[in-house]
Amino acid sequence: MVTERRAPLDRTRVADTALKLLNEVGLEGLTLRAIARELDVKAPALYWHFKDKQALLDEMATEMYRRMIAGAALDPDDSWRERLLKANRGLRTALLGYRDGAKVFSGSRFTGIEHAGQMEETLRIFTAAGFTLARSVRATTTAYLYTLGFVTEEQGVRPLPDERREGYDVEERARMMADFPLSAAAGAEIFEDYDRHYEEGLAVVLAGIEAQYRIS
Amino acid sequence: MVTERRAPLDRTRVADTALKLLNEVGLEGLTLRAIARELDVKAPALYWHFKDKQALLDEMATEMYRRMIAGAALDPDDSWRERLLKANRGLRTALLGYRDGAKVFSGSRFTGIEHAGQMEETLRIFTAAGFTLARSVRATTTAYLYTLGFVTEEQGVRPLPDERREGYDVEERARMMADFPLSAAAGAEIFEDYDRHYEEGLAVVLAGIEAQYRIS
DNA sequence: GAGAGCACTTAACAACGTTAAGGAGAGTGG
DNA sequence: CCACTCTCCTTAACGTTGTTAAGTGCTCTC
Repeated sequence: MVTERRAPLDRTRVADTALKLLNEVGLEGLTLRAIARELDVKAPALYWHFKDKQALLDEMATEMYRRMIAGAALDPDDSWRERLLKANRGLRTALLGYRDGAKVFSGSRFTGIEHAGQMEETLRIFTAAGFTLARSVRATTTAYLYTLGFVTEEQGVRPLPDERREGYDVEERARMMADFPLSAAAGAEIFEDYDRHYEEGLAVVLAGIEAQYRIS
Repeated sequence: MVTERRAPLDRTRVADTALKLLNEVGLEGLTLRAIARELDVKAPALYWHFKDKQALLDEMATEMYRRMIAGAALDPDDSWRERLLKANRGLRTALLGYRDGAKVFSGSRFTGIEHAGQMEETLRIFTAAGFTLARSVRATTTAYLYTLGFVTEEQGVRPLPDERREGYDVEERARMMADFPLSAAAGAEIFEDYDRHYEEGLAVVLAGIEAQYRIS
């Protein structure tokens, strides 16, 4: 008799399943027991593949990054502008693809050095365009940190693109802030139309790089 | 006989103590039992003042903001430039004053509308300088999100200004990335001298606002 | 002096991350 | 063919966490 045996797990299979589960239950519901159940395994089995939960989160962040790069297909002939826009839009889209994506991502560190390839390419484009290395790093990092900050706040209000967390009624906010007319009116500008607002902020950063470093 | 009775707690006293404890044990060590012990009280007593732990974290974030404003003394005659610089530098300094400050701050929401006063003032300055309200919000928000993103990453590496988390050896990183010379060299630019790098990024954002919205 | 309400305690719960110990199955060496 | 080892997992348990339920004493009011 041939007994059906589940193929052994590996880090990638665990991370994949955890990422799928993340979208259903969010970061706070992402327990080791729940992940293990999804894999038809008991929780301590995960410790064979990861030294602790943080190591699994690190692998998840790395996998998020891998998928982002795979879905990007960046052109080596990009101008620094195109590259900056593509890379940051791509990052935001990738993070928005997971509930609490920005939190998971920014709370973790990559497990390998796979990410260095993309980084190297981008720095090459920037330095070839005339930026010093230091300014290339400043420029890309500033945009990166803006994107990370933006999506973190965005997902605080909108866990997934088609959901909205409670307690963020723009009208009620405006009523409470009746004594502060500008702030009250600003509500719409803050809590609606994230796509457009992200683009505007990114354009500001890009314009700032251009103006500050005088590169066209 | 006069029995010495501890004065009853209130939300502010609890939040103050929790903020002090935060710097000693960090966010992950900030348990309700530890906070209660510090207040000479049992953990469930905190539920009389806060509906749950998140409500306490919200109060902590609000208190952080209160102290930031108290320590700022902003000039109503500031130019929009001065205001943007002061407000964001002040925010960064405030967040750096607490271990995991940025995480606590960005994971919480203010409990009242006290913050609207400062917001209103800043929006007044911007609109008076010729920005539309929408652009005022975009400009201040972009800078705000950059600052939040920056400090979040900064505190991931440097929990408190005079400490450094392990696993961030710049030289070892450079060795691992020997095949990626630009990325390897970028390490110093990323993980050292946060003050200067923050200022450079902030200057880029400011230059971007100026260039994009053509206001001098 | 009874009653109400405030501010807390004691006790307990389910759930969490994590560790220790052991066991089934495959592969290897004699 | 048997013993040994290594891999990958299970069962059981530990201490800790946020949180709830129930009760207790103090103070103020009628």
